[in-house]
Order: sequence, then structure tokens, then C-alpha cells
Amino acid sequence: MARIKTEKNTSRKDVIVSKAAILFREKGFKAASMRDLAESVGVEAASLYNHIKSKTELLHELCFSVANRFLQKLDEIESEPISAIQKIEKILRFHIVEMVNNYEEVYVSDREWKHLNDPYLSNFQNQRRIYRKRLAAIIETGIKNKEIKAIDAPTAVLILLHAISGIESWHRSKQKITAAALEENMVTILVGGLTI
Amino acid sequence: MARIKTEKNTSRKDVIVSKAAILFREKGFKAASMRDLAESVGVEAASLYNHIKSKTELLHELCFSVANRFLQKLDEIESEPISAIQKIEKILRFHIVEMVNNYEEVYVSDREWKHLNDPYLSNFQNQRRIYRKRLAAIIETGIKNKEIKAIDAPTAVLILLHAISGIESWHRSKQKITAAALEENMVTILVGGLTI
DNA sequence: AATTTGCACTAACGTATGTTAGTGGTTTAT
DNA sequence: ATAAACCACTAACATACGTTAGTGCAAATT
Repeated sequence: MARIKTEKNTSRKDVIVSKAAILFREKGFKAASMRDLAESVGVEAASLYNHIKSKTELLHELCFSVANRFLQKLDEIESEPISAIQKIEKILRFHIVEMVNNYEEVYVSDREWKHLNDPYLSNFQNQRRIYRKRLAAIIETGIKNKEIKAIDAPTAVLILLHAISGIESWHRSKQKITAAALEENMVTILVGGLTI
Repeated sequence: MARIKTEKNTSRKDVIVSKAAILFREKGFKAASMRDLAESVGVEAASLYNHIKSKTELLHELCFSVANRFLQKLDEIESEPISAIQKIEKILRFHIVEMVNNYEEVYVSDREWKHLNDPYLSNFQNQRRIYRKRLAAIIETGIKNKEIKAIDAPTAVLILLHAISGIESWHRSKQKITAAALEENMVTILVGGLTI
């Protein structure tokens, strides 16, 4: 009857959530079973329910904690007195760093949100839509100011965001370049591609 | 006892496979049930097994038919007497057109291949790895010939491929720009970002 | 030290899933 | 017209799943 081991300032629920992130990333939300999760936590499946309400709750936690981090950072960057292209670069770098350091969570939030249930689902979709619109607005500004090529802003956003999610492949590749080098390469290509 | 309707030159199995693509794209492979699929085909679940061997077979068919199309096109483009950056642009355009016209299949092949079983799984992963290496080799050549910026080639490949998969979002968006405009925008940003 | 709370356990439930067996009608080929 | 192949059906199976109920030990609180 060994308990779930926690480090200080992390609840047992936190442990479960972060093991869930690893598992959901690896197998996908639907394919990952509560029994799998229990095993990776070192406990019986039923015991998980002393700490969480449901499997989907785990997905909520992951999706919204990631979404909130990005929204907060966007607030911050939007209000800085810098050029549009500089904002885009900052956001891009933040995404990359997040994807590198919080791989599992960010990945799961990006790929598995479809399995959320309403009202969380609509909620998440809205946040996502709004986030993208705000990015597009920054790009529009950059275009108006002749910093950025005259392209379709939503398309540019979609390229940026999806390109970032490619870091998944980097994570799993054998011969990785350093995270810093990865970041510079991505910025070179993407910011370079946008700039006039 | 109405039979599955086929158009000429398509077997009943083909009908099932393409309905499966739609369903797998929408719900994900694991979450899409054979009973769902049966309903969308207009038949009882058990009846599907007169035409297919298993659920995973549907995934094989989808994944490998897509993979083969891309491999074949790459063979073709590789042997053309054009510059590296032109090859990259051609491949990019092919990917975009495929993603636009064969949305469901390409998407499923890209996102759901994890649920393949061995030996298909390793097989698919190998093909994927090799495909990417060949793309990276083209980029390396371009760098050597000073057509392309001195970046990490595998990173560039990963950005290209994932950016393309962003067309998913375009497909679902309400106010779409035309497919042609999408293609031009993507080429502008991505080829522009690679070129010196 | 006594009491309350936390938490992991076993057992089990209801449901959904992929799939098989067997039957009989319908289309195709002879 | 007869035989053969095709194919959709009903019924059912075994398994895997998320989750609940109830029990008792261990830790935290008083």
C-alpha cells in the first residue's frame, strides 16, 4: 500500500496529471487507458479516483493550463512597445521554448483537445480561435507598416503554429541539434520568410 | 438488404476505406468505432467484414496509399534537372495540392499512423524517415550551391512538413481563401524563408 | 494518545468495442 | 433456368474500458 510519491509543492493529483501528459502524448488520449496510467503512477486504477474526477478532467487540466500560459504571454507581448515583426519573433520563441521544455503537455493540448467534452470543448475552441485572430492582427499591422510581406495573415499564423508543432519530431529524433540551435533555425526560416 | 452503392471502377471496399478516412479524420482512429463506420456506409457493422479483414487494415490502406503517392512523386522530382530550391518548391506544391484535394486521407496518414501495428508500423516509420532524409539531402545540396540559407537541413524539413499539415485548419475555417491563393502564400513564406 | 482524514486496495458493474458464426436472399455467371 | 458467388443480416462472443462501492491501514491533526 505504498502511496504516490510527491515532491514538495506538488500534490498527488499533479503527479497523476503529468504522468497522464506523458501517456496521452505517447498513445493518444483515447488509446491511453486508466489502467495504463495507474501502472505508470504505480497504483491500482481505482485509486486514481481518490484524486481526480474523471479521465477527461485530466485532459481539461492539461489543455487549459497550456492555453492559459500562452494567452498570458500574448497579453504581455502585445502591450510591449516593439514592432510587429519583433512581437511575432518573441511569440515564436516563446512557443518554441514551451514546446521544448513542456513537450508532453503542449503536444497533448495541441493534438488531443478534440476529445474534450462540452462546455470545455467549445470553450477551448473559442480561446484557440481568438488567440489566432490576435496573432493575425499583429501580422496585419506588420504588413501595414511594411515590415512583413503582403501575405494572407491567417495563413501565416497557421504556418507558424504548425511549424512549431514540428518540434515533436525533433524531440524524438536521435541526433538532436541543441534546443538553442533549433530555435535559431526556426526563427531564421520563419521570421525570414515573413520579413520583406 | 440494400447493398453498398458503388460508382464504376470503385469496389465496395473502396467505399468503406474512403468513409473510414472521413471518420478517422473527424474522431481519430481509436475513437471511431466500426459501428460508426457501418452507419456512415449504410450497413450493419458485421457486414463490413465481408469486405475488409480488420479495422487496422483500413488504416494500412490509407497510410500506405498516401505514402506511396508521395514517394513516387519524390522519385520523379528528384530526377528532374532543376535546382535544389526548385525541387523543394515542387515538392512543397505537391504536398499542398494533395492536402487540399485528399484532405482526409492525407491527414489520417499523417496523424494516425501511430495506431498501426507491427510490421506495418516499423515499415511506415522507416519510409517516413527515409523520405525526410531525402528531402534533407536536397536542402543540403541547395545549401552547398548557395541557393539556400545555411540552416540545419532536418529542421528545415520538419518545418516544411508540419507547416503543410496546417492546411487542416484552412480546410475547416469558415472564410477560406482560395486553394490557389493558399498555395502561393505558403510558397512565399516557406520558400522565401529558405532562400538566401 | 485519540480521532479524523487521506488514500490505496479488492471486487465488481455496465457499457462499448472489434470480431466471428451462421443464415438467407440477390446478383452474376454458366 | 440453374448453379455459384456475393453480401447484408441477426445474434452473440470475449475483451477492455471508465468508474463506483466499500474496506481498512497509515498519516495528519488535535
